[in-house]
Amino acid sequence: MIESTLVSVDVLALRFDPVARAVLVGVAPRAFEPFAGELALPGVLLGKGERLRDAARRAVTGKLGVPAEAISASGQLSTFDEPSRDPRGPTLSIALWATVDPTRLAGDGPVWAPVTEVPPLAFDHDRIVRDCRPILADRLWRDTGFTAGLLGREFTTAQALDATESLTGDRPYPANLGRIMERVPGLERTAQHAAALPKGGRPPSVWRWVS
Amino acid sequence: MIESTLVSVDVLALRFDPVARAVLVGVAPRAFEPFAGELALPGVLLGKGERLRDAARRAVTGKLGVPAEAISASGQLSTFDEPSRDPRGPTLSIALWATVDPTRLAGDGPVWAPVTEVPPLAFDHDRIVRDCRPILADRLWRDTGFTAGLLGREFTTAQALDATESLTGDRPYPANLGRIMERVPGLERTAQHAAALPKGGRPPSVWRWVS
DNA sequence: CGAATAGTGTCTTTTAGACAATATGTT
DNA sequence: AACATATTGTCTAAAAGACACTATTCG
Repeated sequence: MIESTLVSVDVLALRFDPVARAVLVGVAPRAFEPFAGELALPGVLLGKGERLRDAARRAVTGKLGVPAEAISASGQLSTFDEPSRDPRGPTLSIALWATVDPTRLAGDGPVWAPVTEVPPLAFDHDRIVRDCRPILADRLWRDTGFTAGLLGREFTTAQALDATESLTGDRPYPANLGRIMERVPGLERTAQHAAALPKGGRPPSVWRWVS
Repeated sequence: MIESTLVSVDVLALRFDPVARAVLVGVAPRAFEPFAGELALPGVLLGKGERLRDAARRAVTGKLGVPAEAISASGQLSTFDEPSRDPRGPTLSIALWATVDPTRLAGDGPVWAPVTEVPPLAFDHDRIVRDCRPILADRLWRDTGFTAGLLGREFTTAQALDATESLTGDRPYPANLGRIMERVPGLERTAQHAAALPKGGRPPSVWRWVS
């Protein structure tokens, strides 16, 4: 009988912050060795018979202190199988994304770092973030579950531009992103406008998910 | 301490057959319970510290009887985590693709079924094939490792058309596929022509990977 | 008004899609 | 010649990319 590999589920908990105008990823200092005190993605060992999304939820609530109701969606990314990625021994890491609704966050939360400038992390988590960002960029505007989870039920054109820039690395032209959004099923441009920024400027229009 | 889930690696071993003019997937009858005698994708339990590609190779050589030298490339597809997918208990299945070079096959091989009409398989393997086909279709002409592995060092326009039709479900116009292939890095159209079919017709031109 | 931000109209380029017409083999 | 297959040229439509110009709000 072959001895089985341990499986951990590591999560990119993502949240769009309208103030920072960026997509943030939740990280937390590790409580135990190895890498105690160092920042890491939230991760748990997959329990026997546990679904990946349930493990992801457990990681986000347990390791980041994010309430379960704040998790709006989740999905698979990729699997990392380098045998030396964990000094305790070979462990498979299945990476998932989870989107977090910032309006439902509790008091003391995790560290939220812009996905573009994540601090050095424990294990191979830097590599996981680096490898997964293009996958996330590809999902935006094409996977409605992910997009709606990240941006919420209502958002402005300006926020859409910021989120896209965070994930893809460059800022689309507003007219072009508008055309892309018009084609997203279930998304529609409303007649409303959001409040203008304190510095002034034309107030952005609001998009909303229907159904 | 949490009891860990077992991890199996199940492989879509793919091969392009110029005679059948289709992409074939290798399946073999199971030797043991459960589902003894029924056809299934080749799969093995992932050993501790084993890399996914190594497990995939082990599955293809061990379960399909394909020699290791015949495996030209491999890669990840997706993970299936339904707890009831294996009657023996919860098992995670990580699906990988592997391409097989038909010129290096040994004598008694597995059952090769067109990917478009796979017979009923054991476990949730029907679902794995069904869910992974669009992922494979998306990789063709965009992942050169996969494409070159599937079609070999040299192939004709007609074969390219057939392989694309097998994976995507509809046949591209030759002129349009030609333009796509012109843009694939490392692929170039040669001045050569293959032999014509017994039934006649203009002989197709040959494409080759450079470098 | 001027600075700051958002939105619109339009032009260009690229890519995808569709066919008709032509070329080159076998029987 | 009749048939079968492959290739090319070209036309159209859709998508992506890039800007200049206009609109709205705050100080």
